Amino acid sequence: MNKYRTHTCNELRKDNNTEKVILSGWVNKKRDHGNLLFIDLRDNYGITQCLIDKENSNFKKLEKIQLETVIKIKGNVVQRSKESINNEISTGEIEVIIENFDILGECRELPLPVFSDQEYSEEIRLKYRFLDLRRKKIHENIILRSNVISFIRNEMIKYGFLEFQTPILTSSSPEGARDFLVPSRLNPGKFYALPQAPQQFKQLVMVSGFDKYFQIAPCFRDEDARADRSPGEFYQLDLEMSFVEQEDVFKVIERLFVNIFKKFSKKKLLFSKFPTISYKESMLKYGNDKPDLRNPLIISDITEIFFRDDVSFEIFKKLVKTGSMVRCIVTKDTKDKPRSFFDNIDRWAKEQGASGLAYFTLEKNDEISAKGPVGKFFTKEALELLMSKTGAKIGDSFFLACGKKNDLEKITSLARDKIAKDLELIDESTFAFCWIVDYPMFEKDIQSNQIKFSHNPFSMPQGDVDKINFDKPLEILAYQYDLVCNGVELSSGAIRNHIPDLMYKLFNIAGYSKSDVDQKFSGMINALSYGAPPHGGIAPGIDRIVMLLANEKNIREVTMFPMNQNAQDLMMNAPSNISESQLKELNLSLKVKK
RNA sequence: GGGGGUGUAGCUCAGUUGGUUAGAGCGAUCGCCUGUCACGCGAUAGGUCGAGGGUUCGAGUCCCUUCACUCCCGCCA
Repeated sequence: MNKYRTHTCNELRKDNNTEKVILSGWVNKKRDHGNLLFIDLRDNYGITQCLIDKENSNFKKLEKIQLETVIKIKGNVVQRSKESINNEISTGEIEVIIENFDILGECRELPLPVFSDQEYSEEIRLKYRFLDLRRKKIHENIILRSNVISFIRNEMIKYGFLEFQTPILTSSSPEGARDFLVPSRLNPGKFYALPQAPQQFKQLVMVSGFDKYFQIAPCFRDEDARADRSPGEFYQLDLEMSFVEQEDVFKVIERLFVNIFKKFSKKKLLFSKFPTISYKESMLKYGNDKPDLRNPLIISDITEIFFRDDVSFEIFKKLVKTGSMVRCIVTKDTKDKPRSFFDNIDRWAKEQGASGLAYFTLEKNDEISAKGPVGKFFTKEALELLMSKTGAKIGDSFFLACGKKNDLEKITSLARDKIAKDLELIDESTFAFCWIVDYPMFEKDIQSNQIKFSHNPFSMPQGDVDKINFDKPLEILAYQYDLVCNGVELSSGAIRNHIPDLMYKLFNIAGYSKSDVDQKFSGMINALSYGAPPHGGIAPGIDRIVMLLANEKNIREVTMFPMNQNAQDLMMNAPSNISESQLKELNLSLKVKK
């Protein structure tokens, strides 16, 4: 026992009746009845109702105390009468009658109320983050985050992984996102980069013979923010294993994630063995590589229908002849939906920059026909073919989009979400995990028309290494995988390429010469030529895991001290100007654009 | 770099077609109230309507410029 408290604000029960206690905490709420004053005292653990009446000489002083002042009270625990028990709080069966009190920390007038369910502007919340963090919801989110991280750490150690730290000041690498740079005082004109991920280090750890590594690793990428992407820094569970195949990594992650999500969420897991979907299949059926499998809608390619003579939908037919494709989404049993339902979706698609979504509904009077603005363009035979291709039945509706592959994927992907939302098809009480596999090693940059790595340049290409056809680089698949949950990309990983010769060949395709590779990736390429084990790994994003568990849409709700969208810390005033002497020491001069 | 949204009291917001002195709830200050748990009641203070310019007899409201925050696109191996 110390001088501040005998109990926390969430400890006292009716068994403590008549005990003398000391409590310390924040004044959460006052209810002043003039001759009787209730004070809800709050700490990290909970709330205890304290009261004082005018007979006590401290009454006047306590009556005037500001909310959020930190006080210490000395008093007696009493059991509440039956009528005055508060079932909302776990100390609700008792209250503490205050004998005397001390102010431990004064509080000025608050810029934002702490005890309130109202929402506040991000600006004020971030500036006064220490007040914001006292509020129930976000306080619990941050505690959840802490619990999730220590659970992960324990699990990983249980699975035989070793935790290591890797450097924060490292070298800039040409691939990937923009780097955060740090000037070197001892090496004038040279810069460190903050790691975008400990990618090369973790591979070096494997080459060093440590077998299984993990780290809760900070990662730094100087890219623009999104709701689910902090500017600057985020955390990954970085892990790597030697002598493994893709399936071995999956096993570790599935075990870990099933355990995490069962422990920290009441929602059901749709799969405990996560389904694997190839990149190609995912792009067709879902229009993206992070499908929300809670959504039952599937996209089908029906381009070939538009080559038939008995289909007279001329706008689409003309586009198809010039290389466009047609894809559709079928909704089950929507024949009775009002016209406005369909028109809303069509209008919405136009707002997304598409040319709209054509639609019709299958019906059958004497024979099968299509009802809707474009229904008349399809004969009975064409409709029957569509039904067999898509599994559609009488009463179902078709939404059709036509366009070039990329645009088509984009709009059908968005439409799949939009239609499912409108029809309330998504079960919010489940988590649906899946693996996306078989990523292409390379892709063509649309603007420059050059071949570049589509994912991670250190990934191992699939197939027999001797038989890889380097003349058709776009056909090379990689042992590269993403973990996806409810449409959120949680993680990327790969079996790594540990063969230097193969590395040179692949980098050559992406436009890097041997000497480029030797220079830019010197540490790693060098290490790989001194006996490197086959290895692979993955790096799930901690922030996004906690977002899913806390049911939050914004990453700042699970981040203690986040920056705003312009990468500024409004509480600490970062970034800030530095002195002339600091610049001089670093051999830097500034040319700020006006 | 581009597009959308927002900006009115310390906080959350309302403010009609452009029309007299810009409102409410919470908070603050003062007063009343002994069983509340979002306690209740009464009063008072608090405003460069984000900033600048314009149209108009008259602008919180319309137009232009600009700033801040936010969401999205680009970007994120």
